[in-house]
Amino acid sequence: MKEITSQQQRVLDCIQIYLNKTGFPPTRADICKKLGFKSPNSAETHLRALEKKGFINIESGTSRGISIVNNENYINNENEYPVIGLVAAGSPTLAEENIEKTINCPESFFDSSFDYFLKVKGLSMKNAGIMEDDLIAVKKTNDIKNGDIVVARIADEVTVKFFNRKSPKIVELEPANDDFKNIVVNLEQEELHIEGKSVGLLRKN
Amino acid sequence: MKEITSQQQRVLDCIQIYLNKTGFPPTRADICKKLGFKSPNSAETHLRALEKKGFINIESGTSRGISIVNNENYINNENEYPVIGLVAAGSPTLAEENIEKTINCPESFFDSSFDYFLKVKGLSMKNAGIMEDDLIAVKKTNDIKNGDIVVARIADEVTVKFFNRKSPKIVELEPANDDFKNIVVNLEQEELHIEGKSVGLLRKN
DNA sequence: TATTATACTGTACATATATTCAGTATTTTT
DNA sequence: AAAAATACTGAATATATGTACAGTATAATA
Repeated sequence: MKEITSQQQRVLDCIQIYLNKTGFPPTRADICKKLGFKSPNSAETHLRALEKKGFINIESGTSRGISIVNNENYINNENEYPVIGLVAAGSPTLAEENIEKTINCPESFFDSSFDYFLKVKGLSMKNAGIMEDDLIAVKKTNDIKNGDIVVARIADEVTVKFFNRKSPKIVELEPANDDFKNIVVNLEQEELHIEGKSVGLLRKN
Repeated sequence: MKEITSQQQRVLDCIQIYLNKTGFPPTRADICKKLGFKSPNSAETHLRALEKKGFINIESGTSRGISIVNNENYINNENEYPVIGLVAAGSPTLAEENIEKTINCPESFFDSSFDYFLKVKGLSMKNAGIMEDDLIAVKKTNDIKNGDIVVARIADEVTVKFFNRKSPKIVELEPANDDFKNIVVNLEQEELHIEGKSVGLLRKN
């Protein structure tokens, strides 16, 4: 697989978007219209280049005979959710270096949409049925209620705990394990970042 | 959504199969070739009927402008797994009356293939992180090792427990909760049915 | 320096394709 | 009993579409 140029990537994206929207591939003219080309041959040459590099297949003589080749370099499946390892320090960002792998999963898999899987370290939520290496489906949101299981960050420390607002200024992060103590956060003294809340759990064993 | 006729179903299937194979929808002529029609109008009229009944969309004047409408009556996704409620009595059969609903899930979702989801009742496996209403992915198999979490049945009673073979004749089914006692099964006196083993867990919250 | 790849415009044309019209026949619905 | 839906064949046609050819220009490669 050779390298793709930026224009070729635009064409490839255009095909994927067209497919998602209509259910069938675009014609040369459709691509030109979307990308502003004035000659169908512009699309044609890009398609030839993409085929040569292995990104697409073209069925000769066939209208709309374009199919995107499945490969890791170009994920055309929208339902790949990243698995982020809960590193002791730092925010669980979706930066590439934090993504252990991705998991294919239907959008509506849990009752709510979610953004990523977080791999749990430690047993602080044991009594809530959350074990080491479990994958928590995390939804990025600030819509948190008392009793929700949240992914919270204080400074560089990320933890999974029950959320409990005691007063406008005091939040308690409660573990589900007698061996751990509540984390009392005074919002006037410390910054509490809610990275999201758990909407589901996945375990492989 | 009106009822589909058998011929219309054949045409609909043909479109889906063509899509899976090529990545783009068939022409009228393609459908005729696959289904043995001699006139493109045969395909055309079926397509019109399918559109009228809401099974497909046709983009007028557009080559291969057919898209299959997503609906419950025609599930074109093969990866629907049944969710079986753990009824106190009886084997967790895949009979329709036991299926609460189905969950769409990639085949290779867990490390091993599986056959159905079992909805857990009770807290006997609490310390193993299995809570009430959790869904256990169950693989039907007799390949059980000590320590595996199994779906076991004694007479009409179905439980989820750790499997532990003490001797050729004695099997212990061990809960993960101090409030419950081990179930000791003497295979000479009682029949133990292993319905399958857990290969994963799914929780929605 | 010559060659190849990239990135276009513009024209032209054979053919791939949707779609209509004219029939025939059977079954289902009103 | 009439009307509508189903299920086709067969022919005709306008147009949608792939694709080749002729250019121009710039950047990358050998």
